[in-house]
Amino acid sequence: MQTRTISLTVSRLEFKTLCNYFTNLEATTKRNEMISTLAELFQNSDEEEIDSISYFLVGDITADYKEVKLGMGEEMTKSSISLALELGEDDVDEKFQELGDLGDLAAEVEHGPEKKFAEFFEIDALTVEKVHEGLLKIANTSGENSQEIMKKTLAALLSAADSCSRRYIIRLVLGQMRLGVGDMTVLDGLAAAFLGSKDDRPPLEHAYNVSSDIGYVAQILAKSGLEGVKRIRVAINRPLRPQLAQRVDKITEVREKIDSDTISVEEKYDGERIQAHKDGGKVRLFSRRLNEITHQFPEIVESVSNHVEADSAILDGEAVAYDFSEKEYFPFQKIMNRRRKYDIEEYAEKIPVKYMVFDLVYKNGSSYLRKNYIERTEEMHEILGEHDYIAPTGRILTDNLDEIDEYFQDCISRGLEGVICKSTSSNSYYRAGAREWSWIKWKSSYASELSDTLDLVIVGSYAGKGKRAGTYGSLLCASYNHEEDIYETVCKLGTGFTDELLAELPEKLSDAQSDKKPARLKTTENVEPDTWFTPKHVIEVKGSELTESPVHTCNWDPEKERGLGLRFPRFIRWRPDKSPEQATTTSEIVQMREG
DNA sequence: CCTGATGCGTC
DNA sequence: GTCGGAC
DNA sequence: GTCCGACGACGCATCAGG
Repeated sequence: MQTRTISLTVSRLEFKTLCNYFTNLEATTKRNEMISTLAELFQNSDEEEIDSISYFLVGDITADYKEVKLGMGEEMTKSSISLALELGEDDVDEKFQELGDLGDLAAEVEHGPEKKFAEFFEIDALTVEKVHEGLLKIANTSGENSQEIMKKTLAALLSAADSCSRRYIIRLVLGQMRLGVGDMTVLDGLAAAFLGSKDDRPPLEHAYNVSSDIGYVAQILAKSGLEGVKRIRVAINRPLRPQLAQRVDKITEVREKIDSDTISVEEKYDGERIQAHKDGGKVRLFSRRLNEITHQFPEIVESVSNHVEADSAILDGEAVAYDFSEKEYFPFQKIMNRRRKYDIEEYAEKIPVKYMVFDLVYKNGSSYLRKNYIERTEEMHEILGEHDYIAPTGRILTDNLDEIDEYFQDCISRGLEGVICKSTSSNSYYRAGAREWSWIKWKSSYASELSDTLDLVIVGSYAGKGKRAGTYGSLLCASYNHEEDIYETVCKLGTGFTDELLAELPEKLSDAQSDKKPARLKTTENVEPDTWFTPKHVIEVKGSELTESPVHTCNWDPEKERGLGLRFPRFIRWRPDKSPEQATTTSEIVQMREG
């Protein structure tokens, strides 16, 4: 065994000091103000802890793609707070409903800690690094008794913290800082701190998009300056942030938004985004959020390995569950069965997957990011033929809007989700991490005539969190089963409301509020809103699709223990003209689903 | 050994 | 994933 | 137009506790 003296970098920024910056950031909605606060923070940060600080700002403790999971959510956190601050579980629940933020709750409680929980995590001074270490310890705890150890480790951190620090420790555990600061704002702040102005963000953004690690970019910038950052390049086995698509509500907008005459119209599959890295004979797969999912799709690994004619390559595409005997796509829920750790081979046979490739980002040592769409996809077609489990994404190239629509209709009739329209202009580069108008999605569910619009009865509500504190976060919605004269849940609904509507909701619904669950409402055990409402108020709700549900009771099948649920529900408008019996009926919903 | 609660990640 | 608000 | 943070359904893994 080798011992060596490590020169300990004494970077001992008090966590409390960092929390002052958090507080200032949270106090404003002006991005420019945030950026100057961030710039000041970064200028005062030691280069050894600027990475942790960057992660903290966006509510993480490491890069997204590193397999570090806290394993503590709301429930465990509540329990830890209760333990550390000696507050009854019921008090915590009640306060949480009121405040909508467990961090605020932990900050509010007055408590001089009796217990220190030092046997779980010893703290002499609560520095930034100490908090980081504690959070990593929680993430690394597993196995028997792990929940107790995690709770007590967090309790140790809380016991060593002042009120304000408790707020942000809790928010870090939950991964929600609610500062109004996201990754792009952090990059602006870094640019302002080290390069003079937020306008100098582009090279940082590029490094981030290619490395997917904001802490790394921050640290390289602090240590080696812009030169160091510019050396960060696309690399095999390091996932890059996938390019995303904008959406459009009318197909005619595609023509206005896309900057090239010729538009590539690609099939859009309802599957899972996968970035494949081929490194000689080795293949690794990464998900949309850059988690490694290589082991989940052996057939894709094999296909990329055998049918991609390149020594090294990075491909972008969508894995879609495919029924080879019927020659049709399986619904999205099927591919979710493939997100597993066990019985992989069995499920690979039951639910095979086709990897539909639409882009080539890297080949044989060269980045293709700065090649245009046509160049990239031509090469992609050259190295990739059509095989069982891998194929290039179907597409047409056209400058004609009618042809786009025709192709879209054709895709819908073949069971696809819609199309993605892409620019073919000379600067149609692969813009890692960007959601821009060079890629536009047009889904069937955006077209009103193809989407499911339901009039549903409000039967419950859930307390809002964060900026929804004090009002409702979501509403429990039900259909009317006219045969049995009962109401059956279809979805919770938490988006589509304006702030104004949201603010007046409690008042508007107060006349229907009830202490008990309505007698004629059927629910499963998993559905337990904070407030019940007697069926009275009707609202129009739009969704993209009706799916089989284990939690919603609409058209409940006792044998399968499944009902119907609405995917992507959003509020459209109030329907004061409708009585609850005039709401969409369960049988109408069944008909919608059948087609 | 099984089940429900909880967390996490896909869309 | 969808959506609305702030800039 | 961009960025951020509210919120949705659903499936698998893990752990606690019977």
